[in-house]
Formats: sequence, structure tokens, C-alpha cells
Amino acid sequence: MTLSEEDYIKIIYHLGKGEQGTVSTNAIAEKMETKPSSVSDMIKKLSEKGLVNYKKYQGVTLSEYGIKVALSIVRKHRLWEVFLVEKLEFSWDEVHEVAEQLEHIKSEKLIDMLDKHLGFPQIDPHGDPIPSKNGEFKKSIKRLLNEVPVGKEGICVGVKDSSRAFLKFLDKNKIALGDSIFVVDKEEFDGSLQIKIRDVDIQISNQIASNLYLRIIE
Amino acid sequence: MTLSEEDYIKIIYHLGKGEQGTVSTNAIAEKMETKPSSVSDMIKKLSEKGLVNYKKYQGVTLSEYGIKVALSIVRKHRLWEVFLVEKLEFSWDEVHEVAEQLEHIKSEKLIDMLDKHLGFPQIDPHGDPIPSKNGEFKKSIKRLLNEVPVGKEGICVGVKDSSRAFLKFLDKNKIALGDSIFVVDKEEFDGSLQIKIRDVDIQISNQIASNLYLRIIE
DNA sequence: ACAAATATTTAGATTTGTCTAAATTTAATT
DNA sequence: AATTAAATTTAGACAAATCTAAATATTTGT
Repeated sequence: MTLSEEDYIKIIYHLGKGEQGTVSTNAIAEKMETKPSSVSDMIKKLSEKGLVNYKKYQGVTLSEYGIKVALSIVRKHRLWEVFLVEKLEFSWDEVHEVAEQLEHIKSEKLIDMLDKHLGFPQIDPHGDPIPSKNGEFKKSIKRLLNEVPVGKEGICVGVKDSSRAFLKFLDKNKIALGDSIFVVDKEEFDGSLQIKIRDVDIQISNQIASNLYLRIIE
Repeated sequence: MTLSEEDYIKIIYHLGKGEQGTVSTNAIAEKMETKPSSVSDMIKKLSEKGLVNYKKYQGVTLSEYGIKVALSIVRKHRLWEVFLVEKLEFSWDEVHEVAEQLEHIKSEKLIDMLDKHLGFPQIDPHGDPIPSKNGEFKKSIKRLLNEVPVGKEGICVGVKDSSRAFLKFLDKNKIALGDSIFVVDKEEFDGSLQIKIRDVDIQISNQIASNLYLRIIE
């Protein structure tokens, strides 16, 4: 597979929201930052290679095989993102462009060993799930922290209350977007939570927890 | 710079033995696994871009700028090799192909942080020196272990005595090609050496040391 | 020094992925 | 249902990097 083909497959995968959806030529063109006519040409090629199902003027869907390829690219992309954040001190919002290049490196051993080196992570720095080697993965969902069950881990992806006071609190407690949060325990009495963040345990009130969004795995 | 241009520059650098030498079209063609006519075309392009000095039928040399570019590619290649061996458990003879791809990833921060993550290594798993960010590097030389000064580190790159008995000894003491060896101390009396290998100190006789080649940095 | 051998370059064609402009199909509006 | 608007495809062209075949330059051997 050429670099360009891989880009198309990945974009079709994302636009099709995982797998099903039919994707339009124009939508692909916009994401690829190219012209619809170029997309038509490329789709024809991908169709001949059995990567997509295609009927003229009717949009495309990924074939079984196309989905497999897409998942392997997504897997590589997300593993590299974890690497950049965990090992090279990148922040979660700096990793995309570089991972976009790294995802095209061809070596099965490389990815297997990277996966191992990172401790077989299940989510990337944006809270999205990392497909396993054979293409399985859990869907991720966005939940308020106070609704996350004990024993689950998630990535902090947003706030409900964006008041100055709340943001200040987060800053003081070193809670930032992109941080991984593990729910250690929940207090029945007042709904307060014990969470582990950057390897330290802290206690937060239910009110705080009900204003923080995590992305967790089902 | 395109991927192909980078490959040409790197090959011209290596064929020119570092920097000076004039490199022939045919030699480049062979290394690039392409035809001399294609090389002619590409050299013309590289010349227009100021990367090489070129006179028809007279071969090419890298320009100042070309050397700079070459060193940056070599730096990336060798840092990735260290990463693969040190962090992902690749063996020294498996890394080349993958590093060949990784060297083309474009991100200054990536390389800076990788360098830091690896502890600013000076030699790669083959014992070759890693250029610094601004293109400086020491030449590497091959020395018998018993001639390596105390306090120096090198990579085991070969044996002088390849007898069964000697190889067995090496195997028993877990000394293998590609291992990094640090000379801790030298005993005046009998010329025996204390070396550190894979973080353990061992004692070896002068006779052993005089049959093992290391690649060290000047 | 000259012919033969070798190395290098030019000319013209090919492939991949792209483009513009024009044609065609589908969707939307009245 | 007819017409306009939007989306999609086709046709023909282009740049990058390559190729083959032919032309030209350089080197070598005697």
C-alpha cells in the first residue's frame, strides 16, 4: 500500500464512523485537502484492489479487508501517540502531526515491540481506544467523572463548568486535559471520589467530579 | 526534501566517505538500485537545489549544505537504531531496514526528545558515531579491546581469533557482537581488564582482550 | 594516438497522484 | 414535473521519479 492509499483508507474509516457509513466523494476530498476529481480516481483504484465497495455516484464503504487495513493504521497511529506522550514528553495536543507520519512505517515487529514497551495500552492520549493486533477494540464513550465506575480509567477530555473558579481548581490540583485518571474508590455517603492521577491519589468532591468529562472504554 | 532526494543525499554522503570524495553516477545507481540515467536526472535536480556540486561527466560531491542535510539524516538513522536496540529489544542486525524508514520522519522536536530519552548516545549499535544536533561528531575507529583506554566505551564488532574455544568463551560470558563494553579498569601487572557489559562488571584476561575488536570513538 | 570498452547523459515513454475544465448524474426547489 | 443547484465523474494535462534505447564523453590498452 502506498502512503496515499493508506491516507485515503484512514479517512474513509473515520468519515464512516468506524465502519458502516457510506462516505461521499466530496467529504473525502475535503479531508484529504484535494479535489473531488482526484478522489474519484483514487477510489477507483482502491475498489480494484478490493479495499472499498464502490458504485458510481453512490459513495464508498470500506470492505472487510479495508476495515482491517484501517484498523491497523489507527492502531499504529494511536500507539505512536502514546509513545510520544509517555516517553518523549510531548503533550497530548502536539502529537497528531508526528503520529500521522509514524503510522506509515512498515514493520510488524516494530509495532508489536512498541506495544509491549508501552505496556499494551488500551487508550491513546485523547482517550480513544487502541485496536489490538487482530483488530478488536472497545468503543470509547464520554462520561462525567462521577458516573465512571470504580476501577475504570479514562482520559480527561473536557469540562462542563468552564468558570474561572473551576479551572483554577483544576490547575491547583494539577488536573489537565489529556491526563489519565483512574477511579480508585467512591464514597457512598457524599459521592466524593478517590482518584489516581500521575501516580498520586487525591480526593475530590462529587461536585467537582460532576463537571469533568472523561473518555473511557466500555 | 522528498524521500527520494534524502536517499540520494545519504548515499552520496556514504559513498564519499564522509564528505570529500567525488562520487560516480554508476556507484550511486548501484546503491540506489536504479539506472544511471535516473541518477543523472536526479543529480541535476539536486544540483539546482544547491545540495551537490556537479559538472557533467565529472561526478558529484556534496555541497556544504548537502553535508549538513546528510548529517541530519545520519543522525536520525542512528538515533532510531539506538532506540530500537535499547528500548524495543531489537538486535543490532535487525534495525537497519526499519531505521531506513524512520530516518525520514520530519519533526525536530521528535529527534531532540528521542535523543534526550536515549541519554544523548554518542554511538549507534554498530559502533558508528552519532552526529550532534549541529552536525559535529567524532570519527570512530576499530581497536583491539586491550588497546582501548580506561574510561572508554565501545561496541563489540568482531573477533581476531575465531576459534571454537574462543567463541565458546564469549558465549559463556554473554559477550556478543553488538554489545556495548565499557573499560572500567586495567591491571598493570598482567594486563587483565575489568569491563562493564550489560551493567555487570566482569574480569577478562589480556589474552581475551587482545582478540576482541571494539569500535570506539576517538 | 587511436580504437575499443566503459561511463554518462539525452530523448522520449511510463506510472502515480494530482489538477482544471467540461460532461453527467443525482438532489432540491418551486 | 421541470428546472436549477450540487455532487460526481470523465477527459486531457502535468510534475516527479523512474525506465529503455540511443547518443556522447571519457578512459584504457596497446
